Amino acid sequence: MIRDLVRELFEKALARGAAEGRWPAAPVAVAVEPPRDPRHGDFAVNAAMVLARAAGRPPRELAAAIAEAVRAADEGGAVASLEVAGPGFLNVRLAPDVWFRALQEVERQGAAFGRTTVGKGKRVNVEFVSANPTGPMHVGHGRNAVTGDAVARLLDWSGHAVTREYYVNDYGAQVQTLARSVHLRYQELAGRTVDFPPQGYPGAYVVEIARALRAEVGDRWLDAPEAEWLGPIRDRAVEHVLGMIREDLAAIDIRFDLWSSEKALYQSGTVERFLGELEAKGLVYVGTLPPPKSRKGGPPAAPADGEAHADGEAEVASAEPLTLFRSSRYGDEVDRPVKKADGTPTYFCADIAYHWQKRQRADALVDVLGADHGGYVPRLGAALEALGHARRDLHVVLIQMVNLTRGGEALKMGKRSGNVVWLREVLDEVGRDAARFLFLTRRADAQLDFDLELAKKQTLDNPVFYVQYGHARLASILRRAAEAGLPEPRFDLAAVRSLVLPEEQELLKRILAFPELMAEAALAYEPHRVAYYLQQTIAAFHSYYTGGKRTGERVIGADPVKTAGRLYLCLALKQVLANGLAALGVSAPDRMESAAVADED
RNA sequence: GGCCCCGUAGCUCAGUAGGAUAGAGCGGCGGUUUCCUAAACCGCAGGUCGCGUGUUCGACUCACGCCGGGGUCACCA
Repeated sequence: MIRDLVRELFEKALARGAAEGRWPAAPVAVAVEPPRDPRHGDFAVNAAMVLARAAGRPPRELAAAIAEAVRAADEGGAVASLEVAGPGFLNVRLAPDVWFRALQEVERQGAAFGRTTVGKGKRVNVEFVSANPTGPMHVGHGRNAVTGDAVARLLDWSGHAVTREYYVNDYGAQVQTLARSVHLRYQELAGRTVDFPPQGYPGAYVVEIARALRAEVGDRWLDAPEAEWLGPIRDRAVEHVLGMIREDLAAIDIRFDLWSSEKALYQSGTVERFLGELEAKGLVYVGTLPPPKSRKGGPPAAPADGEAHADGEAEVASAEPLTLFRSSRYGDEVDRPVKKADGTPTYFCADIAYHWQKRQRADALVDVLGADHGGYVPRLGAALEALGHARRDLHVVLIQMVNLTRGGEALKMGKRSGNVVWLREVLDEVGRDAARFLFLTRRADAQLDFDLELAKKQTLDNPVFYVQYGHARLASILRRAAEAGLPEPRFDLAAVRSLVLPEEQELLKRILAFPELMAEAALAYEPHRVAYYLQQTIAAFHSYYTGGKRTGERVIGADPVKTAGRLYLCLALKQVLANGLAALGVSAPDRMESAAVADED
């Protein structure tokens, strides 16, 4: 990376000066950044401003001294100019050939251009989706899935060893509710009239499962006691729903390396062993929870909602003693129960056992969670810390809500009510590429407005088409050149030296900044940066291209050297777009055909 | 009420480990096509970066306090 070259040069000069006592050692890493204003050079370095205080010298004076040291350290002659500017910036301009030569990397690395080793082979586990197996994926799961997948891809690009994991909550109350829902539909299929409770799962897929069940076991479980059928029906239902979820994931092109089962954690005795571990470490005790805090707000109970709890127990604070985990010692508000009053482990208990176990398999953990789980994060961190790990070994990406709209009109979608919008419906309507890209056009922790009409549009207001069109246009230019019998573009120093127009300079610097961008996006777990980069980069090309029509500076022109240089620029740019899109899981078409929406799978 | 996220142009949002004169898209207005994809581009208009203190060479960025929007405060997962 070119920026590293500058950074290393400064570090060398600063260290040398510090050793000679000319200034103190840098307290923090100096920033090497491309300035907003290109007139300020290729990079701006804030070394003098950072050091001024400790050195007890005015920044500009110190900057001049540092500049001298940098010039002395620059044996290769990479720096063309170095000047003190503004409050004490050192503006660096590199020799043109440094940039031109670097362009060869794109050809050399091809589809790997943009990969870095900043991850140093660190094993990272990315857990995402982990939707309860009680129904197909809805739109919110879709955003989670796409974000998690993109984060995993970026971590891979930056040299991490990535595992993608789905934690299946196939144990506990919710899947039992699913099983009961199936049983009710099963009774209906036998011609009985049942009273379907509001907390049951109303989806049509539940009837499907019931139908399959009836075909398999006939009337055998119609009047059997619940204890007999609950487990088996639950297992069948979960398996069926997981099948649907896998199909949803396949439709958006996401695969997991590992599916972990909550039930298996119990069956293998991991949860029990883990509880023993907690006891041995003195991290649990038997006590009572403080009574629930009064929640202020408008009118408290919404009667229309019916019972919020599956079992409809009263809210009276039971003073029954529970087994509690000392999470408050590690920054959580209160201690959290790991065993219910009936002695069985809580979800939280199994979940920290799961994270504990995951941490054995990876150096760092990433959880992609819905924003409604934000309150859950401190206790997870507390658990990891209590178990002897660093809190920052777990990074949580919180995914905010998706507001679906159609032509600006909000689509009503309730959580548990009937009018859920399934991910599959959206994919069928707008296609995989549009869904993926649009889910990634915002920071994860900001709410996202997703407009179905916009996503379908094949016009420039649709960012995914804008970027894909740019890639197709580049492909088209290269095709045109091949048809004209021009030699296949290859790196040639003499040719790329002709890329001297300001627009060309901007483009080649953007291309060469791509690896840095990818590394930074990965380390920040922020794939939206890549989406922005792609839009801005292709906009710069469109501008160059269209401007060329006016000025006559075309890619394919009379001058063979210029033409060769520009074709190589197009090739490199096309590679960068393709690689960036690949990191987001979006296709990079060579042509934009009329019906670009993905049809079938 | 406690905690978390958000508050930047009319709208939707970027702003890269605090950096020089705050950006993009859409929408509005006005232009560009002897065409390598006009599915594109150019220009104009539009801002007390929610408000206030503080930290320092320097704050949209960090700290604290307000205001506004959302989320969350289970022996449910």
